[in-house]
Amino acid sequence: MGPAPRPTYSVIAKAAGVSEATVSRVLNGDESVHPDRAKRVHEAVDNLGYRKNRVASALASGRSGLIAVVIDDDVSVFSDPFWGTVTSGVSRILSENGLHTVLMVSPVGSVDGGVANYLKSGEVDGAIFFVLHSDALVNNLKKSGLPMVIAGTPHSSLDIPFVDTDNFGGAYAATKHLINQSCKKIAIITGDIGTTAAKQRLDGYLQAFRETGGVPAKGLICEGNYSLQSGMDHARQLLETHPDVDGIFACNDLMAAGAVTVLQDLGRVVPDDVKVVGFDDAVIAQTTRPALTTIRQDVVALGEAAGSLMIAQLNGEDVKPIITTTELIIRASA
Amino acid sequence: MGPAPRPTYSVIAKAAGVSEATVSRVLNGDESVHPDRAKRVHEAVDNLGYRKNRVASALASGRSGLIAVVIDDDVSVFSDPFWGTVTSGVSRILSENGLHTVLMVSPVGSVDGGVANYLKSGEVDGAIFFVLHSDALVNNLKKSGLPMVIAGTPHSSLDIPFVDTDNFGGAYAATKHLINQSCKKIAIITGDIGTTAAKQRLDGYLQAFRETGGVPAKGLICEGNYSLQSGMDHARQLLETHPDVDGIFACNDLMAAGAVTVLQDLGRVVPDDVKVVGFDDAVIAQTTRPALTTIRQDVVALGEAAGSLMIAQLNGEDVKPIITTTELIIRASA
DNA sequence: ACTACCCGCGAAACCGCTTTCACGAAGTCC
DNA sequence: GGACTTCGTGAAAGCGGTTTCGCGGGTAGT
Repeated sequence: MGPAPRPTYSVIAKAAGVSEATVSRVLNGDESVHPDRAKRVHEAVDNLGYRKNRVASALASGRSGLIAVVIDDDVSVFSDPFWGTVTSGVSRILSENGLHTVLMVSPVGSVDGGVANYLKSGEVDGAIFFVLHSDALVNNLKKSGLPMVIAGTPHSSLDIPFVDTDNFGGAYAATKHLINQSCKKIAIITGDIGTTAAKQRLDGYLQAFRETGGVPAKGLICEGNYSLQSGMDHARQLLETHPDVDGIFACNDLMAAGAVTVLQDLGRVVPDDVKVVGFDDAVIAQTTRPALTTIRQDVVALGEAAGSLMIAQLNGEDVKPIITTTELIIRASA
Repeated sequence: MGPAPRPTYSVIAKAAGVSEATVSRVLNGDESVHPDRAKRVHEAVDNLGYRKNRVASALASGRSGLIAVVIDDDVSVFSDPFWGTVTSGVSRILSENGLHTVLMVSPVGSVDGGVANYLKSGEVDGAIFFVLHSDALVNNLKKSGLPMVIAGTPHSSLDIPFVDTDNFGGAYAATKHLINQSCKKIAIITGDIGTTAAKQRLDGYLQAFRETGGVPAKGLICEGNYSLQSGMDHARQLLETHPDVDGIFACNDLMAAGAVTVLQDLGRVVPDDVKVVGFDDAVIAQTTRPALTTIRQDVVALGEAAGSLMIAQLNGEDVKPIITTTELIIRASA
C-alpha cells in the first residue's frame, strides 16, 4: 500500500550483469560504454521502471538540477500577470533542459534572510532574480560563485548577465508616436522610479522629447508607481495643472487605463482631446475603451531569455545581456 | 575565488567537542541533548557560519522539504493573475514552515510525462495540483503514496484533500443580486464547462433561478470559456436571440468586461438597460466603465489554504476540504 | 617480439547528513 | 544492595548515486 520500493543501481546492475559504475555511466550519457552493455542497462531500466533518485544524484555530483527564481515580494507584485507569465517562460526553458524551477516569493531586502540562506545552502545550481529596488542580495551572493541571471536591469553595474525589455526604446517609440500624432503637450506618468525599468522608460520619453528641440515642462513628468490608482490620481492632477495636455504616456497599461477613465469622467474625449499610450500590452489594454495604444513587450520571451542565459552559463559559455525588443501596437487611444 | 568550502558536521563536531550524531540531534531540535552541549554546538555553528546541506539531509532522511506546485499549462492559463496570486500564497505558507515550492508549469495530460516522472522520483515531499480538465495524473499518483492537495474541486470523488472557492455560493449570490434588482431575463455566460469551477457556478445560477419558480430559457445559458472574446461573442449573440435580456452573469470579470463593451457598442446602457455581474474581482472589474459588480474570491487565502492543508497532511493530521468564502462586491454595473 | 598506450570497465571511496544500536552512568524499586 | 530502567551519547551503518583509480587486454610503434 505504501510507496512501492524503488529499484536502485544495485538492482539494475545485477539485472544487466554490469557494475553500478557502468550503470551510472550509461545513465549519464558517457559514450565510452560498449553499446551492447549500454543496451542491456537500458533494457533493465525499462523493465524495472527504474527512475533515478535525484537527491542522491545531487549529493554525489554536487549538482541539484534546481534553479531558483526569486521574486521580490516587497510590493506584492506577484498579482501582476507579468510575473506569472515570465516565470512560466523560465520554467518551460529550464525543464526542457532537465532543470527544475524553485519559486521563491519573498522580500529580498536582507542579505541574510531565508532566501539568502537557502541560496547559499547549495541546494540550487543557480538563481534567477527579478530585481526591483536593490541589488544588495545579488551583489552579496556573487562572492559565493553561484551562477546568477538578473531579469531586469541591475542598478549598479554588476558583471552578472541580465535580460531586460528594451524599456528605453519602447518608451521612445511611444512618445514619438504621440509626437507624430501632433500632440503638443505630452505628459508622462512614470512607474515606480526606484526601479530601473521606470527610469529607462523615463529616459526614452525624455530622449524623444529632446529631439523635438524642447524640454518637457516640469509638471508634465508625474511620478507614478504602476498602480491603477496612481494612474488615476496623476491624470486628475495633470488636468488641473495643465488643462491643455493633449498626450499622456503612461508607463504601464494599468496606469493608462486609470488615466483614461479619469479623463473621460472629467469630460475629455480620448483620443480626440487627449491621446494616451500605455506600456506592456496587457489584457487590460484591449478591454479599456477606447482600446489602448501601447508598447508590447514579449514577456514570455523575456522569461525564456532568462532561462537560456542561465543554461548557457551553467555550460560555461560566455553570456551577454539580452535585450528583448518591443513593438508599438496602435489601437484607438492614440 | 570559487565557492568557499563549507564546513560539515565533522568540523562542527570537532569544534564543539561532541560527536556528529549529537550535532545532528541539536540541529534537528532533539530535546534529549544536554543544554550545555547543545549550546556548544550552536556556538560552533555560529562561529563557523555553518549551513546545513539540505541535499545530504534529504538523502539521509528521505525528506526533501520540497513541495511541487503543478499548474496545467494546457491552456496557457498562467498569464491569468489568478495563478500568480494563488501560487504566491502557497509559497508563503510553505516557506513559513521550512518548505520550498517547486513550480511546474506543464501540460499534465499524460500520466507519464516529465511532471509525473519528477513527482515519482521522490524528490518532493508532496504536490499541490491545480486541476482543470482531468484528474488522471492525480489519480495515478495516488497509488504512489505521495501527499497531495488539489486546488479546485476534482472531477471525480478522489479522497484527496482539496481547497476551492465557494463557486456555487458565489454564483448563487450573483444571480440572486440580479433577481433582487428586478431583472426578469437573466442570462449566464459560463466559463470553460470542462472545469468543475464553471459547472459549480452554473449550478449556483440555476439554483437561484429555480427558487424564483422558473426555469431559465435555454438560450440564456451561454457556454463561454473565460476569455474576453467569448464574453463579447456571447453578449452579441444574446442580444440577437433575446433582445429583452436585462441581466447577465458572466462567470469571470474578463467576460463581463467583454460583455459590457459589446452591450455599449450596441446601444445598451449598463446598468439601466442590462445589468452585469462578474466573478473574481480582478483589477479589470475596477477599470471597466461602469465598474463591475462582481463576486470577490480571496485568491491568496485559497493558496494559503492549499499550503496549510499540505502541511497538516505532512504532519499526519486529518485533513478536510477547505472551501473559501466569496463576497458580493456591488459597484456600478448591477 | 617487447615496451608503450589507450580503452572499457569494476572496485571502492566518497558526498554530508540521519538514525539505529549499544554502552556506561545514573536513577528507581523492593 | 542487586536487578532493572532510563537517559545521554558516540560509533557506525546506511541513503543512492558519482567518480577516481587501476587493471587487463588489445593496438601501435620500433
